[in-house]
Amino acid sequence: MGVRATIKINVNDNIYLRDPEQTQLGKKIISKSIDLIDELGFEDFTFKKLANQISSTEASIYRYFENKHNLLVYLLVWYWSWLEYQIDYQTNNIEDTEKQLKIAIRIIAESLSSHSESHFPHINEAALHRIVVSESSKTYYTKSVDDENKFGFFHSYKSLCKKVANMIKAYNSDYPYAHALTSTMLESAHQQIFFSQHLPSLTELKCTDSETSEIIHYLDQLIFRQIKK
Amino acid sequence: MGVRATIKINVNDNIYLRDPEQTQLGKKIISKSIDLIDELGFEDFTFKKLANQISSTEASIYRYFENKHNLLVYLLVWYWSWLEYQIDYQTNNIEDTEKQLKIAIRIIAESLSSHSESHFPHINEAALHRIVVSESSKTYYTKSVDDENKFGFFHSYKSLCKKVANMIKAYNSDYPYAHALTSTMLESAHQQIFFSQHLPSLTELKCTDSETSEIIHYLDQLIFRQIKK
DNA sequence: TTTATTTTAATAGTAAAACTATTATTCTAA
DNA sequence: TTAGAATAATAGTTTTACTATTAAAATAAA
Repeated sequence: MGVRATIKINVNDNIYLRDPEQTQLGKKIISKSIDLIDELGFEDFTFKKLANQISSTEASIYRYFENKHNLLVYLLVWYWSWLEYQIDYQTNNIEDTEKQLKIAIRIIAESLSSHSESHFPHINEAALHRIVVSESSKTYYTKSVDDENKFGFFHSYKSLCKKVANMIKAYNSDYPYAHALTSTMLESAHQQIFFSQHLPSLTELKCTDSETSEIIHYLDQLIFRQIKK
Repeated sequence: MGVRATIKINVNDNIYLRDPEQTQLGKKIISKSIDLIDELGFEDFTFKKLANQISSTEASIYRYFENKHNLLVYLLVWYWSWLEYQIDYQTNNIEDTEKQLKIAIRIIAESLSSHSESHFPHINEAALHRIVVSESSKTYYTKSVDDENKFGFFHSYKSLCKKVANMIKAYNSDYPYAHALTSTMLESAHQQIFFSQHLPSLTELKCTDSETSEIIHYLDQLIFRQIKK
């Protein structure tokens, strides 16, 4: 595969109290919180349980994150940034905006678990993708969303949305709802996976970690039938 | 306006321990919980605070609902049932499936607050609509979703989805994703309102309680461009 | 009308979760 | 080697979620 650069995803420092990437304990907090939120769900996940898992204490985790909500935001911000990086990387040097859009949709819909090699040793990408599917909307459906938005908690998600919306505008500058359609598609990508697995009468799609062609086809159609020239 | 029948929305009795419609205290629990969840958000809402508001006790509320999650489910089930009733009522005797679909979309997108008269004296329909926008997804993004699905917690939502999906199939029987498109549209209807008000860079739409024509137009286009014959 | 019986609600808790003030330890650099 | 800074652990408090038990009110039977 040749030379591989080290990728570092930078997360807005308003989200944490101490940068978890800078210490061993911090990395263990991130790594184990992904496993534990995936296992228990966000509601049953507590700093106490996480502390037990990493043989540390609640108070030590509180020195990194103000509360478990901000830890979840951290994980999501990291995920959206990583997604945007991949879209940048894989659409580089591709002129055709239709091809660009299809690449972006594939990256968004595909479970990271399907990748053969992990880019980050302490991140369980399959578990993180399941967290994105089941927990991501909890980051913004709160009473503090406006304050957190001011602190940049949603910058990476908005940036990702803007990138895809710009592809749509480049494809068809007459379509007036590029951002609305992108956010609809982004949310639908995860919702439909969840529905397929838990409330299957809400969707015809059959989504598994390995079988992603159907959801990709659905999202392709959702986008291109809207923006057809 | 002539004769008006009394409408009673029936909620699956697995969701509550005691039917709140049957007692004065029960009705106060429903009425005040809508106001309080709207005001505080679901995370900061507690049975203790609700008990204070209605001059009762936590333990008394626990005799009606096992926990606050089930109370939220109750409110949402009530809402989806009421929505489906309205769609039934307003599409009755209309043959044209395109017209039927447009009526359904309008009812789904429109804030109930825009109605001039309330059908249920103890239900603040404007507040309930805001709860639907901000809190509804929390009813199913849980680890217990499969168990709750077996108990029929999502029956009314699935039934609403099926009704609209059947309209889509009647309009164009060749479209293969009627349910997926309907659930995408249903979720988008509330998401886009939330984004418009809190994360406006994610959407071009401008949604307010009184101004609903733009979201209706967006959803109309989302559906009909997909299913065009 | 009085007394059982049942229904309904309040009292008074416990257990766990969320969070914090303070102390102890480890690391770094003079 | 030791002072100062950085980091983590101890030991709490407060709040939330939930429940066992008791009390009161309503209804029905005698």
